[in-house]
Amino acid sequence: MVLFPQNRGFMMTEMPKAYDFHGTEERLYQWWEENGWFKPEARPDDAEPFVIAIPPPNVTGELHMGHAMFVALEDLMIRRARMQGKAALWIPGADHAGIATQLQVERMLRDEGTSRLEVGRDEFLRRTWQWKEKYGSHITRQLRRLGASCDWERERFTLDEGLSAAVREAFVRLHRLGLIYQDEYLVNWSPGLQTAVSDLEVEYTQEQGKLYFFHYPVAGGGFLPVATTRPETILGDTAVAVHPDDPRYAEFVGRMALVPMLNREIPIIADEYVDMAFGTGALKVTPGHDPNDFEIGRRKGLAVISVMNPDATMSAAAGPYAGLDRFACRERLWADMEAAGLTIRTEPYQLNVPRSQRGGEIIEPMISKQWFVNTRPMADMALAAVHSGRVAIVPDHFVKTWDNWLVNIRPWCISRQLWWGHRIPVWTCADCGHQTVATTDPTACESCGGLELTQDPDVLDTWFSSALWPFSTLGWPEATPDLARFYPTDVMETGYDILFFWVARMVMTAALFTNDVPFHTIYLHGLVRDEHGQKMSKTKGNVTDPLDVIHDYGTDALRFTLLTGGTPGNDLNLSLDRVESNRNFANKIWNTARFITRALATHQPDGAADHPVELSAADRWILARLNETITTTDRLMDGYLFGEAGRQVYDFLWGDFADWYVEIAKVQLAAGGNTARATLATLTTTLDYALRLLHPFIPFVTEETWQQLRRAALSSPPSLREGLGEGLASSTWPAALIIADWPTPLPLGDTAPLPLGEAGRGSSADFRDRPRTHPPHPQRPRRAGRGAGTLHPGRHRRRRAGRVHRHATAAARRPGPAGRRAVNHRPHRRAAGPGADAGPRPADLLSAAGRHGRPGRRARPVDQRGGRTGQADRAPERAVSQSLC
RNA sequence: GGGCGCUUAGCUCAGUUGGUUAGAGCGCUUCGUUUACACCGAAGAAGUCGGGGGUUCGAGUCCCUCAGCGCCCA
Repeated sequence: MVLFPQNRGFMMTEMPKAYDFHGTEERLYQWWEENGWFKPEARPDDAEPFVIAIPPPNVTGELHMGHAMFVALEDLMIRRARMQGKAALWIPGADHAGIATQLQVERMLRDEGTSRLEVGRDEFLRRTWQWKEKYGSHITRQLRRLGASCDWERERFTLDEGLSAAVREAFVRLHRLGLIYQDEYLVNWSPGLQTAVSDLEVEYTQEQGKLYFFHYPVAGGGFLPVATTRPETILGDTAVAVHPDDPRYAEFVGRMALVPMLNREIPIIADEYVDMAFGTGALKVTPGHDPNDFEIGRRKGLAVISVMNPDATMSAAAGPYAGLDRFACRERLWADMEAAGLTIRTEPYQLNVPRSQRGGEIIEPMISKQWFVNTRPMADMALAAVHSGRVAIVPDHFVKTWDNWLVNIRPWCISRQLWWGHRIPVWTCADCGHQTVATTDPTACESCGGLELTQDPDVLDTWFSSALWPFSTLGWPEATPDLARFYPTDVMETGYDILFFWVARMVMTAALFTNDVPFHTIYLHGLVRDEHGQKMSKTKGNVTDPLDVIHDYGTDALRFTLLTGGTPGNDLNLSLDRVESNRNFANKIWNTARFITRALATHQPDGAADHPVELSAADRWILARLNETITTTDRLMDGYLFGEAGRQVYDFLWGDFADWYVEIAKVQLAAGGNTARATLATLTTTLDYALRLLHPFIPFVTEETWQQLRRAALSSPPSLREGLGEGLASSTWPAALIIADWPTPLPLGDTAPLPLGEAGRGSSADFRDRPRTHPPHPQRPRRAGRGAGTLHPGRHRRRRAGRVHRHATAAARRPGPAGRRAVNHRPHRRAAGPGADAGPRPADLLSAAGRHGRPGRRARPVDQRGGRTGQADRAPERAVSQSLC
């Protein structure tokens, strides 16, 4: 085991005044990793596993806020599980990102004055691997910077040998099941990339265009008025359709029309799809270039003519227009039709233009032969997985989205005309044409034994390999020990934007291949936007680089902001002000520890170790609040309400502990003896536990601070240490917070062993089992009617009282009947302070400690609060009844 | 066309089985620092919880409806 690095001279003497995250974060990360704490093997072999497979970032990727968000959330879950004693495994890895990576390398080749086609497939792949080796670790280094406690020895890449084997196995099995087939189909074609892309990879934008009205010549004379947004596709028309109920055109049905400029004869048909109110009510049908027309074509058995080449220039089928760009063709054809007297008019029209998600070029619906997966059977299994409750979606309103998509799912086009990816394991025999589909490269045709085999040139959609991620990373299809122990995984945490791309497909493939669900919970986070809700984009220039934020404010500050700044499933507007205030929170934690470690080092309590120690009202109050915070936080986290959980601990640590208890502790420490002993124990325990609660949120500052606290506690005088060790404080101090136990409430009840010896018995029972319906405390004036004669209209009073509500709300969420009863009796965070639950008012506590009225900065707040508790210092006539009850 | 989400203080957002007089951070006003922290503390101003209707002893929270903004699918 590596010792905690002693690279700072001040360490044993004093903590610096401000927390300095620079350097600390990297040092701690390295220390954790070197000790093997990121591995599930850090826990016993029989420990319950907790597993998350990372959403694999693109290997070409640059870190963005989406990564920071998923790391914050997943690391939080992993770290908490680890502290709960589970064998926490977070499997890291990256995705080969077919299109994105290929584009990068193509660009590089272009800069070198060559091209993909020029260097050839093998050389291109060699260069791409080279590129991957050089830049591929970039993104994972950045994930480390975010504090991700992944088991890096289990890192995976979608093109690795093992995962490639998984991909082939999956393909072959799907093929055997008859779920993979090849078809001539209208696909989304990317002319620039020269590949098909899936439906999901197309985005639609509203753009200004024109609606063209023209006369469609009818054989034997006459015209049918038709409107279109894409005149160039006229050349590929194979029918003109009208609605069967449309009296205007009834006479034309069954006759033939003549394609303008080509004079090809096509039928005039009737189809319900036609919208009589749109345009002229007559529709040109181009099955080769329009999805709806394609459907009509299938129904009516129409010919399919493709008038474009793969690069979106016009093909030979376009006759005289062959070779023209599609948009140039549009102009030329329209001009020619105008000259021929076929045009009627054009009018402005808003188009819904399909554009590539990657690169933004206009996608062309084109006929081509592609591989498809029939997803229907798997989709039904995925629907069942959620509806049976085997997979839960958080937040649950996404179940509707899930259903909507899976019920209406379409065949998945999985072939891509790229080189970077898993090549489709299909070999065609030159002799008999049989397709051999195999997991290992065949040497001969399985049908005729022919030796001349050609592998399909295409590769698989990157999402095909990602869909297997939760089990392929654990070794599937091999029956590895990891697969046996860690599969199914527990939680899939990712952005809702890839629910269909990825999450649904994982559930589908898992059902089919592993006969199981890949995870029991899907947690979806929202998008990170800029502080005014704008989507971050390079073109807008409003991108906040996580690394810049980390440099300025620290990883903890960024993580805490992402975790507490929003709610599950909702987009989060990232404000740097908020990051800054969370940086300040880290500093507050640091300084609280600074105070405590100094107190531990300087106070030499004279009480003997075996002398009974009595907890003061303030001690008991903060410990009761600590217990409450532990319980609430735990429950919220179990319910995936991480933001609210983080805010609760933040409020406790800053608002209750630092602002209130620490001030009182100063007085109690000054009293010396056993009072000081109890105070030191309370201070140490409370901070210890709060740091444990906060570690999953802000791992670095908590570990660094906890090490300081640990060191101070272990080197404190024996008389003190005994109290710390056997009483309230952690009975043991493990080497690091990252592997410390997750806190459970302290036994403060009268049946449990009392903290710090015997003396507290009895009194501490007040804290856990105190009747929640007790009458108003006599010393706390009940809130009286407002108004009457007050000089202070009382806005602040309501504010203060409002804080009670906060706690009340939290308390009310507790299960069981006590929760509801507790509502009216929560300790009041600031206005009430310790007095609310522990009896005496803060002023009394101070008074008891012999410091009442002492001038000075520290006495004041408490003193004022004591006064404020009875507002009455200003309005004596109402001093009797303000109460929290 | 179908579905989903959002609308709470000047700004960014919490508020989960309905429950005292709705909160936080930032910003703003006033005051304060030898004794953990100015990356601090105290006090304060600031909200008809998008509009309307309903259920209820009680609604920011549940139901209906309207409006605006955003997203997904077609």
